[in-house]
Amino acid sequence: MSPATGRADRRRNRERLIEAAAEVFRRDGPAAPLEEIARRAGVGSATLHRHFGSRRDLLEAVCADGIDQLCVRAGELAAGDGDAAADLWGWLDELVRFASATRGVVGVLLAEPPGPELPVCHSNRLRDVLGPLRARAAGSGAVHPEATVDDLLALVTGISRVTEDAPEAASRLLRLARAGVGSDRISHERVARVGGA
Amino acid sequence: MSPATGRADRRRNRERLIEAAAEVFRRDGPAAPLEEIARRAGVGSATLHRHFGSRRDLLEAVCADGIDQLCVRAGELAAGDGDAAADLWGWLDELVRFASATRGVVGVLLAEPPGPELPVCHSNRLRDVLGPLRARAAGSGAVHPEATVDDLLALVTGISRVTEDAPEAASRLLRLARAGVGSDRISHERVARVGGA
DNA sequence: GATGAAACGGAGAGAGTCTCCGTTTCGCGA
DNA sequence: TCGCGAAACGGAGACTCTCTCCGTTTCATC
Repeated sequence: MSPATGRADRRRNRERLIEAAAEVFRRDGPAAPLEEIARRAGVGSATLHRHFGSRRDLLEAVCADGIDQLCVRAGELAAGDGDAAADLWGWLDELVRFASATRGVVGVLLAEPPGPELPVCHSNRLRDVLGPLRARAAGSGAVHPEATVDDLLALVTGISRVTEDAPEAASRLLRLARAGVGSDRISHERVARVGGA
Repeated sequence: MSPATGRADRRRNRERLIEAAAEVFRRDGPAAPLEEIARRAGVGSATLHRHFGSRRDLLEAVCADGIDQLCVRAGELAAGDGDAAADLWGWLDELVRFASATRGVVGVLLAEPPGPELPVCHSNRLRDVLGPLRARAAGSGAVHPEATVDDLLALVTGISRVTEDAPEAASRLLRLARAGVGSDRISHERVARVGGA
């Protein structure tokens, strides 16, 4: 990451690339050709590769703002004194909707192994802010005792990946998983049927 | 699909290609180069493409045996008079373990949209055999009333995709989703911690 | 405005997918 | 067994996409 440092043309091109990438990924998904992004940004392909060493780097940059907001929100919730269960599940719902709404872009980031060479990647940041939220909710019995932070992230990741472009469906699956797919308890306030498939 | 028809050399090459593909996909994952598969099968790349029009076709062929067995098994369970809940969840566990054990090969098949041009693809076959299993289990309250067949398949697909090569972890996530990640009921017989991460 | 460093961009190498078309192999009937 | 037409094959190459090299341009500073 090199947000606001270096020469003016470098900063400008970086912004243009991220903007173009957001549009193209939104239209064609996370596997869209990088050349197309460079063209739309009005720069050469070498410049794109100089700024973003891999497709993943570019995907992370495109998602950065959304992830930042989610992390800030998690921090606020964890520091507040609201309903711990509502805080946790509300935040997970925001996360799963965000991930689903980006045509799989966030799903790619969450699903691909971060690897030791990416110490500050988004997966790890989300993992860090989710910890306190889960811990608070666990105290009030709103989380299965066996469900770790990694379990929660894995479920959210899986749900995001099968509901690309359908945030309502993602939200619904999350509520089902929360209530228990094998449960016979009808809890309509938790799992109301929604529009998406 | 063209299983046992046509000329002898065609059948032989088809078998060799599926065998080679199984090895290569297992070693390098579902994105492995197709040329490598053709080389290992001892045929030209044109022959590979003549037999399998797309990567997906080849993936489906590689998985066909496993899926066949799962479908047969589902049919037996649905026709039997065993414990409906155990039948459903045991079968889903088999499915999720199978999908996870194939280095994401089955996950790709399940996750990519089948599309109307693939009427008899594996996703649809699994969907068909899962229906009766779910219906039977629903009668005994072993399925959340709001959880449709598509919900179950979506969860299984998502779980498979985030646990490639880790069947134990996949199995564990399925049990968590079954019991309810947001549940505070400790049900160790359902969700026992297992080795995989 | 001169200068050195930083950044740029086009051309092309490399990898992979898929197709064209001349050649080989198969199966069948004589 | 042989001959023949259809079916299948395989290598060469076109096409696409990623990524790098290196000569050129732009920026910031003096």
